[in-house]
Amino acid sequence: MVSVGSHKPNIRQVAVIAGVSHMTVSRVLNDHPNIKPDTRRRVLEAIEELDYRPNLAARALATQRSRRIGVIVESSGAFGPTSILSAIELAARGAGYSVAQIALHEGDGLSPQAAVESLMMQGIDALCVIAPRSSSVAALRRVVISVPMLVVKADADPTFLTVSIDQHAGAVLLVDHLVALGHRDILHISGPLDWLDARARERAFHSRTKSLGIRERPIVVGDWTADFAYDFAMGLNRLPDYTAVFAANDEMAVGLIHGLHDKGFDVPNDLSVVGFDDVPLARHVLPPLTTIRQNFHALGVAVVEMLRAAIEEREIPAFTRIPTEIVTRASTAPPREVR
Amino acid sequence: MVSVGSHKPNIRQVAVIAGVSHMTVSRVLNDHPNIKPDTRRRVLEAIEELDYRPNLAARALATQRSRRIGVIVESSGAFGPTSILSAIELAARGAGYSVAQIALHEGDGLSPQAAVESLMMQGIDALCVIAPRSSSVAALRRVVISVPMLVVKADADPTFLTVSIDQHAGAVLLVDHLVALGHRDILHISGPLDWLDARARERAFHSRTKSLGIRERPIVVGDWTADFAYDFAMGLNRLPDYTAVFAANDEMAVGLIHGLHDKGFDVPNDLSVVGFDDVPLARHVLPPLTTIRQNFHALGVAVVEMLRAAIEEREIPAFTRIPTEIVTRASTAPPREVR
DNA sequence: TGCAGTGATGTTGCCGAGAACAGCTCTGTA
DNA sequence: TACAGAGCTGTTCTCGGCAACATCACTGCA
Repeated sequence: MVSVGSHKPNIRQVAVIAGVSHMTVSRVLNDHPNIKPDTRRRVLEAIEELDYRPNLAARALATQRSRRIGVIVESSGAFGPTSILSAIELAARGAGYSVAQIALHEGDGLSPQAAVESLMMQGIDALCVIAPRSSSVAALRRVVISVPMLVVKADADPTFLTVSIDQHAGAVLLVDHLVALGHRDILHISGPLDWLDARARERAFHSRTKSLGIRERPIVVGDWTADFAYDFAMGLNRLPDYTAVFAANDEMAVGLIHGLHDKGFDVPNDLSVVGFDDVPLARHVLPPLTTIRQNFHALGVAVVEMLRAAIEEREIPAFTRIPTEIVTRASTAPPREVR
Repeated sequence: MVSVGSHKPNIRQVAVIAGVSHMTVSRVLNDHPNIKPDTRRRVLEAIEELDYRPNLAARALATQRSRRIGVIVESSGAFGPTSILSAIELAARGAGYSVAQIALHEGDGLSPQAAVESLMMQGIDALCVIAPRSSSVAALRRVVISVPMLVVKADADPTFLTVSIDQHAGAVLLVDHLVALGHRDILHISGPLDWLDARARERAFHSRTKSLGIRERPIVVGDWTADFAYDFAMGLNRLPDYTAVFAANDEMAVGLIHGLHDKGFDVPNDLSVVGFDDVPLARHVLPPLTTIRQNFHALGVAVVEMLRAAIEEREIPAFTRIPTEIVTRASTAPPREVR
């Protein structure tokens, strides 16, 4: 029997090699002051020699802190939530936290509450929910948990810490862009209205068009998918009265352009189209899409910063708004009558 | 002082309420046999009453099992890796496992080894690496860990458990489709050749065109981005000799179509184009893209099934191949001379 | 009647860390 | 010379579970 234990070394074995108590090793690991440099060196050498790594489960048990953040993300297939999740993970790692993630897929029967519970059992220090739907926000409101909770959603909320991408400003940028080109009659194809982002974009569209004195026209309620917008376009039998379409996301914008094309209409000459998201392909579809770019990186940083502050019980504002910018491309042009 | 402890109940408090020892509670929690139905009921009632949830960190410490799978994913922005990760997470949850994820972003200085170590410290039962590059696979070969390790990559590998999407079959389907349409001169725009998927698709392209007796033509090595393919197309000053292009992913296919369009060439009338991935927008870009659909769901299930078997030390094949299918759309048509 | 077998439950100790407190060794000062 | 206080390190206990073994009450059978 070879004496080099094949199993993972623990803090006491390190202590034996270094000729100190395990608490001294623990102090070195946690950067406590008042450790003699020579002792520290011996401990570090022993750690090196054994290739020791602390057991985080044991540490979590002892400290009641896991340095782990739970993230719940809905419709993880979509571009927005995925990008947000990835940005949070990166920012969390930068702050020394890891991420435990649960994706709520449609119809897999996992309720937001169950997801919260499952994460809490894993011992998270804080919870972040990427909650695009009002129904899930309502469900969250009833959840009581013992760690800080932050929600990424379209608007501020007194119940939670909140980080929002500025949907309103983005929608206003798009409307202003179209109006500047000369459009006076714009159709809005929204996302499903129980999605907060859809609702925010729709409200911003209404209030901006109204304040600019533009014709009030009923919106079309879509479902975010390109298929929906394609089918809608295929239902048009002649060029409509409106001269521009504001689709609530890029996917619908692309589907719409596809359908218009199949119906023999040209974008942007017959109709201008804008989207929202700036998905990677938005720049290269035909015609390239005017859209809104969201700063996911800034969002991830803000989420982690706010959660850290909450964990450490520092005072911070409970709300952060992330700016957006418009990206102007060939899918928008002045309407015919102006040219 | 109210006696209802504001802090989380533990197994001993449950035991007191139920009037049993804490081990009986543990047995109920873990579905041991030989518990009297009446006792079980009392324990469950006490759990309910206290709203007790087991502490998974403590359980992991005691059992040396975390029911957590580590996943390392490279270039998490890309469609493929993201879809794979999401599929694995879903399948893992179905099997009662959670997922600890680390994304390797380009240039964030985290090596695959460091990622492995970081996950091991978190106490994972098994490791899955979504490793698209040969360099990372080479790095992994030198990693020694004490848990089962599975790599999702383009081909089988004696070193690891492996799950592969059948890149070869997919590429063959595309070549055969083009040849069936009458194309005899096809350009391949590959991904970066240190990516295993790119390499596999390129090799399949070569071997299939060769065995069909089609003109050998040097490939163009791309970088997966639509921008690259766009620029490539913009460099064409006249219609090339080849009549079809096999782009190694959808993004490059779309960028290429964009560039060809800007140069005044028409797809598919001047040139047929195929991609690989079937991204959500592939169906709605103009023209809709002929491409390869990969079964990510099946992949996720296979990954989790193989890892479970390895964790439980059951015998299983060390390699699973996931099939692909071709989706034929309007970006491909017979070449001019055939019509 | 005695006893082995088994079903149901309890007792003790350990997993690998950190907290709290105790204790030792200096140093400087009265 | 005594002693306070700071710096450094050790001892013991705890976190919340589970494994291993111990115990006890039945049951069935020789």
